[in-house]
Amino acid sequence: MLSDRKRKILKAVVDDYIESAEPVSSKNICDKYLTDCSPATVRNELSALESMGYLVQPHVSAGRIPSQKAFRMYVDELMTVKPLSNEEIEVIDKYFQQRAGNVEELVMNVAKIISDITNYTSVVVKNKGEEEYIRRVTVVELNEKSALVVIVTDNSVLKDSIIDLPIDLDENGIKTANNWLNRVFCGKKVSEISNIDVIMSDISIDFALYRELYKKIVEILKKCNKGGQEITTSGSSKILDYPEYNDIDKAKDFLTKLETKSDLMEIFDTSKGDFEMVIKIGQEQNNMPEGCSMVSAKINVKDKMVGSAGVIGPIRMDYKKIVSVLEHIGQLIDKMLSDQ
Amino acid sequence: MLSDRKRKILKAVVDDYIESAEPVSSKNICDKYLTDCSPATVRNELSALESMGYLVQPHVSAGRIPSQKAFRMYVDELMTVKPLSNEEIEVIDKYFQQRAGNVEELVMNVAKIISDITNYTSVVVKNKGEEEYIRRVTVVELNEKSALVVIVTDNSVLKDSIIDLPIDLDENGIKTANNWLNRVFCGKKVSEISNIDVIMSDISIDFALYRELYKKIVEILKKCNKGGQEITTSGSSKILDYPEYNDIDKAKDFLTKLETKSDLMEIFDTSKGDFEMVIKIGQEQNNMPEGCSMVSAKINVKDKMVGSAGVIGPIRMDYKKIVSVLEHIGQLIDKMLSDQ
DNA sequence: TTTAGCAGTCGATTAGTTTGAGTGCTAACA
DNA sequence: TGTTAGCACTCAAACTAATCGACTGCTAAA
Repeated sequence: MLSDRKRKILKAVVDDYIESAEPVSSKNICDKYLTDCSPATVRNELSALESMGYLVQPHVSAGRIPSQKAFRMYVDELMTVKPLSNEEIEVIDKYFQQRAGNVEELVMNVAKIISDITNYTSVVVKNKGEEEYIRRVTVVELNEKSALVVIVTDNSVLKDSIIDLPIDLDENGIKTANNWLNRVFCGKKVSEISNIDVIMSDISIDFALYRELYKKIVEILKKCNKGGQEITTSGSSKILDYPEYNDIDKAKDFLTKLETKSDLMEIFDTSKGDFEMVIKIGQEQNNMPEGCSMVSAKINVKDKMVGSAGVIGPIRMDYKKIVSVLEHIGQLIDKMLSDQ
Repeated sequence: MLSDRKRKILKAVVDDYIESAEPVSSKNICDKYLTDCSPATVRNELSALESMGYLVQPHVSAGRIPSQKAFRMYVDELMTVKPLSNEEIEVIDKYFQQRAGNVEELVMNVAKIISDITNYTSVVVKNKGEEEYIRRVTVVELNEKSALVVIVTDNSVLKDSIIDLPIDLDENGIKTANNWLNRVFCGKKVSEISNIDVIMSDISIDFALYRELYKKIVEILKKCNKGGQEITTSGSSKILDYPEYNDIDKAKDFLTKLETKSDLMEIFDTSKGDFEMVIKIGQEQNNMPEGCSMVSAKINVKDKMVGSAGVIGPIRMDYKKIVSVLEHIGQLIDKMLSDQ
């Protein structure tokens, strides 16, 4: 357990480093954070903190920078969450007042506002909700050969799954098929439709015609079951505002990972554990871009998780601000969508 | 009019500069491109080309780099399009064989493959097609208060327009409304539905109930008429592979413009003029990121333009390769979607 | 336990030097 | 008249040396 003064000093180092991106010196700490003791004293403490693994020194005549372990300690125990300014709250609220009619736009707006307010790259994940109930299945004929399947669930709409039509279905056939499909699918959970055969046995001989159609819809639902998330980023160029990413190779690494959906999904997969706020620091997370951390908050609507929203940026990012931004936005979304 | 030799030399300078990103020297040209005359001769020609505004010299003891004017001349008259290698064709074809079921995925795939093959940032624009015929209008109830409108046209599907339902419509009402809406809208062009009153007068008193619904659908169609394009990018970090963008400020400028939909739309607006391939070089285009050019090809399906696909990158990009990549991909898309 | 004082380290900055790639010009040559 | 060899000149880039100063660790006294 760290002494009280060590904790104060460690917090000072992290706070200062987050702000300045420069190694923090003993004098600096005395001037700005601990005016009641001398630099020499602080140096002794710093030296101790270093040997405990909380600090590192780039070279002997430089100040200290916090290690990954220090940031972990900082977010877990030391930092004091910074409430949003009235101005910031106003800006955010304004964004949400121009309520967007469709979900995609809402997701984009949320991503944009988070990135604008925090000045980090934001990442919003929208669950496709395998735990949702199917409300309606509609097959819309596009031409003789193909059709569009629209599946409506409680919270979302899956469209744009184009399927080939069995040849022997004319317009009337589709109408009947639609009726039948709705009887079969409606009220079931998306996740329930995992095994074709279970329900397949329910199908009476009369409807053998639709067997083909049925199979295809199940496939779509399965697909949605697997890759059940959509991921959106905003403000990816924000990373270049931070001096540690003025190195082209690091910037490239960051941007490339951001574009690789699979990497990004892995980083923002917060399914393990059920915390409202997840913070992953540096190499704690596999495939994290070099020198980065992420913060992600669950988005709940009526107590059901519909996705998550967060940011990714340099390890020394402003956690205390980000946390309150994400909390506030989470609440707003819940309020907004619960009302509907 | 430039002499034959001047044209050869200018082409050599541009080709070499595209490859090396370095100022091109007289000796270099003689060695690699014009073995039948001496550096001194080439120097005289270079000097002439410089005073004609085709070349610039960063400083007196450096070689020449092509001006914007030179690149314009190059793409218009000098370059020889480079056919794709068998290998490249194979890679592209493979991508297209795993035919994606839905349009969004197709667009993403096209963007990805263009970026991968050319190694520049790709931009794909998908028209929302106001000249398309409406095939079907379906209102799908989401809950008591709101509904989803799905409008199917020849080439695309507009979904995710969520509207508030007039309170007095129950499930049966929606069924009837759907029938009626289809009678009213089907077969009409999207662009036709610009003036509510025109068709409004057709509505018999009996259907006054649907007036509200009708208005909302017209609004959606109008909205689609205006902001009638969707834009997707891929490989935005590719720009960092080019030495001229190792400068953080230039990289930031590029990435920021790429994220600003309005800027990007302006750059990739190829509606003026009806060329199959549009090339905009540097400051020819307002709001172009510093030192950039774009190449964009129309995407036609059954002789109808459905969008465009292109790249944006450094002025010295490999136009001769890009042109053939885009042509090939355009043909593939046409073939693929025409078959359906 | 704290602190003043001091020697020592090492990155960053600046100034000065060298190198060499490339030009323009001139004069001779085809 | 067009081409070319030769030479003087320029200037960015690369390298070197010297200086500066922000820190620290250590020691010894308070």
